[in-house]
Amino acid sequence: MADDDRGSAASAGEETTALLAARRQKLERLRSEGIDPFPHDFDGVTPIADVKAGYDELEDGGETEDRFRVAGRLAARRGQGKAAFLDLVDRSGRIQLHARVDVLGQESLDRLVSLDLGDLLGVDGTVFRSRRGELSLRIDGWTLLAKSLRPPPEKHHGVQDVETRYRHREVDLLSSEETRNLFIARARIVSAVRAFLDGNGYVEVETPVLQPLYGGAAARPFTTHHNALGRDLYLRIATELYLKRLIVGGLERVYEIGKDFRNEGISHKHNPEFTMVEFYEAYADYQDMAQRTERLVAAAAAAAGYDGAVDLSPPWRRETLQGAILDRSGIDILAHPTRDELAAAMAAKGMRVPPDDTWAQLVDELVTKHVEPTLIEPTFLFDYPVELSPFAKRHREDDRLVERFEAYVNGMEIANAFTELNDPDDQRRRFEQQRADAEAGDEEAQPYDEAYLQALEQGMPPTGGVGLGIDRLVMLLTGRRSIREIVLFPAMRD
RNA sequence: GGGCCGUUAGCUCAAUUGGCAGAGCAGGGGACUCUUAAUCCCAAGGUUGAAGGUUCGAUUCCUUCACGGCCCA
Repeated sequence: MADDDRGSAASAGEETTALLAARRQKLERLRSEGIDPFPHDFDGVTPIADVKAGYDELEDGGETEDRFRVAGRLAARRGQGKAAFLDLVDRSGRIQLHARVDVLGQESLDRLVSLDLGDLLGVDGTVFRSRRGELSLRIDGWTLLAKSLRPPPEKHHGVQDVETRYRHREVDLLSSEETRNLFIARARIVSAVRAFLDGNGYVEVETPVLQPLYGGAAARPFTTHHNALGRDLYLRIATELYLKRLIVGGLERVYEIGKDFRNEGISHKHNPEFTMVEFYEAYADYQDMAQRTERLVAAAAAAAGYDGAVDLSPPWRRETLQGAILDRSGIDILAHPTRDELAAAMAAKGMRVPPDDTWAQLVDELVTKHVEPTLIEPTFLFDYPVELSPFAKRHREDDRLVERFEAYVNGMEIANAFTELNDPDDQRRRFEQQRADAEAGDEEAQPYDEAYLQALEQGMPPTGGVGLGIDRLVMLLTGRRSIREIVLFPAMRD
């Protein structure tokens, strides 16, 4: 918190509207009357939902002597002269307050009614049900807990401006129960993922975000600088290589939930920082991990109260990548194993062929354009070309392929998994190929990671691993079409 | 990167063919002891995203820019 813009006026450069000035005036009036507009605490608060839970039997107009203390934000006010109704909102719900002059006295009622919408308020009172049937609190005491110096959004419509909702998420949250519930659902999904993995004997770990070498995904990194070490470091693009070093170390089942950072475009499904869970399991292969994945997603769906149109319950559909492309586009990628052959096959089908794309990029283009949009029901695509997958183990039956799957739902990739490559010599050859790709101009090629190779030389058991995008999972389970809706503070331009 | 759309009072939205920029909510003053999108009366609130241009006159038409949304690459 900056110390230098304190004071009674709005910060320098800020427009001063009559609305802001009126709130500041009230603040000063409270202070001059000896009332602390920002007290330190308010003990003994009951969540509003808990207060309301116990009174289903209370008849309309019924009174009780049950006292509660609640606290929250003043959301609405309906004055009546010698009485007033106010609505108070906390994280659990909303409750109506009834303030009467014969209970509070004139001065206390006047002060209460002159509070601003958005002020934070603590009250004590007794439960009753209004004649119209709303469970309410008749208040006999109240305390201002924090003065709000900015007006809240329109009380019926909330914040509609998308940009404001993203840039000032706190305003979105305080005015929208739907937004609050959305991010609570997100938290429950993350908890469910964690509980699922913990329940299957996994150990949660934390590996470096700042890495001397990045790896584990085809992406460009953010670069930063460590002053004391005098060297550049990268923000991780994946947790993969460190997690597999922990498998070498004998932890056998590990996972990490955390942010990855990829220095690429922003879209409705890409934020430059995003949350990923990666989990690795010794003595498992990619088929085992496919089962883990579909069960994990089903557990998360249950935790989020998912009720979308797409059925997520296991088992999911299973196809091969080659078959899926052949089926949708009529092109057999394995029958056209060079760049020029595949480009010719695509051109023969009337497809536009980007002239600089490699064979692997053309395959990716076929998947993205022709296959991905058709994968609405949850589907695993198995068995990828080795060129696309530098960390996946070669297929046990076809050495042009690796044992890899990607999981798709709603036309969107949500997970990527391998039987992990644990042959250090094969891994070294893959790094050499990546180095050649980088020299040929591939900006997403993997840097040569000698420390990782040494770990593999130590001996890594057969292992299956999965990376699953938490943001995309949340989008799926909450029915949102944009990652910006389900990230609290999405990346925005200045 | 390209196309389309949007940006008006604190918030949610109007504004006819280019002709005085209006409502609701919130805020201010007043009335009201069961209201709940409370109601009623009064007054106030604007550099129409920014900069240029056309015009007697621009929220409106044109150009550029900024930010956002949707679609495409």
